[in-house]
Amino acid sequence: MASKQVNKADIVDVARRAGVSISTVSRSFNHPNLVNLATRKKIEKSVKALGYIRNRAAQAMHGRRSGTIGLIVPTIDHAIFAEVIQSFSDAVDQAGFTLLIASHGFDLEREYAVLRKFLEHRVDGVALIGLDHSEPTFQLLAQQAVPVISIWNYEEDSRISCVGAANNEAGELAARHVLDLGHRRIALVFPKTVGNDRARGRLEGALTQLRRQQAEPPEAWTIQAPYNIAEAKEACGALFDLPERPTALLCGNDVIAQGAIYAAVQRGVQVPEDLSVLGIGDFKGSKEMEPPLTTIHFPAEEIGGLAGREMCDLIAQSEDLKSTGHLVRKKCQISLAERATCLPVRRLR
Amino acid sequence: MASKQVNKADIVDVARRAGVSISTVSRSFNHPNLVNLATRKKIEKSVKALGYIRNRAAQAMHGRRSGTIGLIVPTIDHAIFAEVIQSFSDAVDQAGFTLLIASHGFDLEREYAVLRKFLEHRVDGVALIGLDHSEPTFQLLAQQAVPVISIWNYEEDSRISCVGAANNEAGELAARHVLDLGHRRIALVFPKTVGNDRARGRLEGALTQLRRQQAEPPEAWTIQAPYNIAEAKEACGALFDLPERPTALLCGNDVIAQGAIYAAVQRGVQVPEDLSVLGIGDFKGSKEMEPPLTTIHFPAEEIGGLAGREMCDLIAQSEDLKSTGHLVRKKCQISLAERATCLPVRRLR
DNA sequence: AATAGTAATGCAAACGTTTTCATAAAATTT
DNA sequence: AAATTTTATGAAAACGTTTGCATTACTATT
Repeated sequence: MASKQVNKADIVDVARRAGVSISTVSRSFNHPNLVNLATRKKIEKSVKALGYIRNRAAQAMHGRRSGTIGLIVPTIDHAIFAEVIQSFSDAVDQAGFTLLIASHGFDLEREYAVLRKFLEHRVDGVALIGLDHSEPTFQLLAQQAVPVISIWNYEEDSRISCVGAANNEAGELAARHVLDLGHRRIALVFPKTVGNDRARGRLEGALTQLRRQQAEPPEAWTIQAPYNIAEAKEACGALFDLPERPTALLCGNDVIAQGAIYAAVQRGVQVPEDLSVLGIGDFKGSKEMEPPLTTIHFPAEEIGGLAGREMCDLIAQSEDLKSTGHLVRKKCQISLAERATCLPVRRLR
Repeated sequence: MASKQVNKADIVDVARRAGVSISTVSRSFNHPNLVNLATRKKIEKSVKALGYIRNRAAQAMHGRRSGTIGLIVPTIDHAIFAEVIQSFSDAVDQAGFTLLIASHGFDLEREYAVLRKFLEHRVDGVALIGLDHSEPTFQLLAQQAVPVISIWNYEEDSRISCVGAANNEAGELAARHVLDLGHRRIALVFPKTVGNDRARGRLEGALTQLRRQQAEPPEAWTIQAPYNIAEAKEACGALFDLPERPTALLCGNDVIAQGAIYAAVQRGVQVPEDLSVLGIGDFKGSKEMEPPLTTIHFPAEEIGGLAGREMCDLIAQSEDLKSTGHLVRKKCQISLAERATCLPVRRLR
């Protein structure tokens, strides 16, 4: 097979083959109504024959949009981000955008580097997770005046537009629930909070609520667990091996809760009879766990979708008028998903 | 704040401010050794002052690489793909590439559309999941002569380069294991196989092995479950409610296995005492389940990383010489991860 | 001191489009 | 039938880079 015919098809080639000028070809793509139907057909035929594929890079050079949106996440490989990425992706896809994705592994300097890289590619907009970012990141964003949106967190005084939920409310809601069930001996298992405003907000919300009702846990009952089942299981195991056991466990997210439950099962601690466990996040699968996990529901899909659409709007605006650049903020509602891992304290064995 | 100074910084601006020609500026980026250190410093200063960011779109127009790689997956939001995406992303990031991601929701026509879109963006390479693709997809790939790699599956006669494991071997291995344990009454729960060569390979492998040892399951024991815990749980529940129960359950992947176990727990069926359950995939968390899931380990991270590096190599090659376009195939080893959900049949209650 | 070589820089063409402006042809109005 | 408007097309400039070639200014060699 002498397929030495490299893919050279050019708008010029298309034009030549169709016997028209390149202007006409270009127009027939971008403003079809301005070109005669017959001509359009000829061009189309030529395109097909040559296997021509338009070059967005060349288009982008005309101040036209690149048609890309950059999404920067801490990591792709977590249930919760995966869900939000998926719905964000679907939303921007629908509007014809192509998604650039990169992860920074919870390292805000890498986040900055990725942002720069995206800017080199002239993304039309940038989406970030959370509201914790480095100062250079904020400055670069402002200086380049690129439409930007933060996903997942809501804060009324955020520096950039945001679509998400209020994590402190989630923490509060969680604490309130176990308190309402009569628990007083409550332990907290949360991820590291540095550079992670999601975790921080939740933890602060929970502590605030607990203090308010004089149920602040002792030092030994406030532990830190990484964001993966294995280590969470281990960390919680250590907690259970302490001489005194709490009656309720507030977990920073559902994977920690999952780990906690496994650790409990392993030690013959019955959930919820011996111990109430409450997660935050309502990850895919939490509902199907056995027993189904009581948790704070975060509408991940809704947030991702909303953010995606909002991102597209922002881009459209920024193009129309050099808009005043006001921020948009959307708060998504969280809610308690009562399932089977929490019990009122008086019904404990 | 009269920040009306839009980001206009251009290579021309940089050059002017540094008092050199644009050629020199360009060279100082691309071939630093060709320009005087002092000049380079001046340029650097000018770049900083102006907040200049290079325009890859313009670069890409010179036949230079766009610096992007397109990854097309069925869905982002699945444990297994998320893991492979993450490691692939890390690998290509490291080589300086930017990743374009899109999902097609298991629809091969959308896959084709996404591929076209990526090609418009002049990606330097394309990665796909699996080896099942539409004919137009294969043709477009060939015609455009774009470096391409398939992730996840290995087949010795694949049409395109591939890095992955042999799914039929996984199915065989799984079947062999339960047979070795003495089981004969074996049920199969697999995802739909159309357009999903992963599932198909596994199922075929398992069936082949079962037939070989005269243990082919009856019709009623070969059921189909979607790729999510909730529905898998339901599907397996139905299976357990049949008058006769198998002694072992071969699941097409770990989430189905998870669902199966939940369904069992729900019905008081003990795993592994009453029923052995075997997964395929070894997803994150499978090891930490309670009881830990016996499964066939797929080295997702290794596959993703290897594929990423291979993709970069392929791109480098395609640039050097108009290489003969021979395919590369890498087979990653799968293995049995014996944990706690399978028991020899004679030790059943 | 003349020559050859090397290092540093600039000029201008090229990359593949879009778009403004100009023009020709056709359709409509008078 | 002339004047006007509309429709369809093309020529050429522009977008922001890279790079081959040409030029100049040094440095080393004879």
